[in-house]
Amino acid sequence: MGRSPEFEIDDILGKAMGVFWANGYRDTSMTDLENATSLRPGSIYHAFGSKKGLFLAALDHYVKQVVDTRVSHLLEIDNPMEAIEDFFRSTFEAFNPDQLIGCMLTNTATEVGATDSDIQERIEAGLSRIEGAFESRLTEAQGKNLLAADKNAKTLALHLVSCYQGLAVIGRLTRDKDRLRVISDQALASLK
Amino acid sequence: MGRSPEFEIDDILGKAMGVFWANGYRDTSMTDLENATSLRPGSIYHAFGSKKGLFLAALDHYVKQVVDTRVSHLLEIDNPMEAIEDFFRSTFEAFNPDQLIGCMLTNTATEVGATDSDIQERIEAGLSRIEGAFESRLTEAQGKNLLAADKNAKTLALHLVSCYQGLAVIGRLTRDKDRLRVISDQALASLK
DNA sequence: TCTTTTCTTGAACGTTTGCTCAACAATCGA
DNA sequence: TCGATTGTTGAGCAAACGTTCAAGAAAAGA
Repeated sequence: MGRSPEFEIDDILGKAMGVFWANGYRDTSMTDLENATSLRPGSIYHAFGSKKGLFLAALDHYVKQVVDTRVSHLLEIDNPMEAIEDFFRSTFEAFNPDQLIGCMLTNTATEVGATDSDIQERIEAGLSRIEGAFESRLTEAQGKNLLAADKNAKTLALHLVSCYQGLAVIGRLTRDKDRLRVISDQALASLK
Repeated sequence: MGRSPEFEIDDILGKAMGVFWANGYRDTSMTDLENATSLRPGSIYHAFGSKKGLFLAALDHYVKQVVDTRVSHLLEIDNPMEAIEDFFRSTFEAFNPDQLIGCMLTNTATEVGATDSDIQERIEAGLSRIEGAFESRLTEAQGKNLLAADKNAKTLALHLVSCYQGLAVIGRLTRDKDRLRVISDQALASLK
């Protein structure tokens, strides 16, 4: 009972995510968030409790909307090695030269680091989603003789996640897609 | 003529660097800097003009003291492939589990990105110092038949810088040295 | 010694920060 | 229709922010 909210929560989270992604947690003010969501402070605090509460919800939204979508593709494509290739290709192609925002997990990891466990948990959960998907596809690839049997799938999966983080850092810095392509290609080449 | 400063500038820069490195640019307040340096605001502004001026000087100090030291080692060790191995080994070994601060270039790159050209320039300059050193050692390694001649030194150098960035991101998140060692080892393995 | 220049001090400035809350509006069950 | 409940509003709070500046202290040249 009572009055019902006037906003769609996913719409708000999408908008908040956009600002946090581009500016980082600390450099995003409540005023920025009010403008982006068209909500008054009272509504935001009523719905999310605090700036950090909204950030956590936006981070969850990122994992659900961005990371999980990418991971789904990674798991859906038939050929496991092609799936991994597609993951890196589509990642670096998604980088928009007009808005260098990189990856929200990467940005948050380096900004907040291990100083906030609520945030840290979410980043590690997001990254291990990716790592787990890499590992299962690499193991599958070995079964199909698409990857040398003497390689260690667990080890390579972590390596690929790290390569992805590297790509995200450089992707926040440069508009030069050629350099991003080289990085992406070399990450894949290291599986050979 | 006139009164001479009461502080050693390198001492101040080292202290300011420490706070900026651990907390990032935005999350370091002037009060933090005053406490770390034991300087009063007037002295800081007299010497550096602004918080950003001090940050730029601290960033330059980081490149000079931390990056250049590492690059020197990278260029000094006789065997070029061993030099690269040493770079990664000593990097991940330098990560302190009690203070996860990663790499200041990486942290600043993801925090500020391309939104401030003064800062961006310095990050790119620092990273290309590393990249250039990698490339010259890789080329040298090819001349000595320590690296396959069909590899592209320029390409691999960029790949290694990206791997280093990935290591720095994970190194800001986790205390688990085994995982960092895997990442470091795999970066090296991708040269084989 | 005295003037000039430079550096230090610390109180205080105007903004912006994240956040609160009393008043009002809308929707529900009875 | 009418309380009960929940959502929205926007003025305004205390604290923290980066920064300034008049006053005083120290060193250098004359």
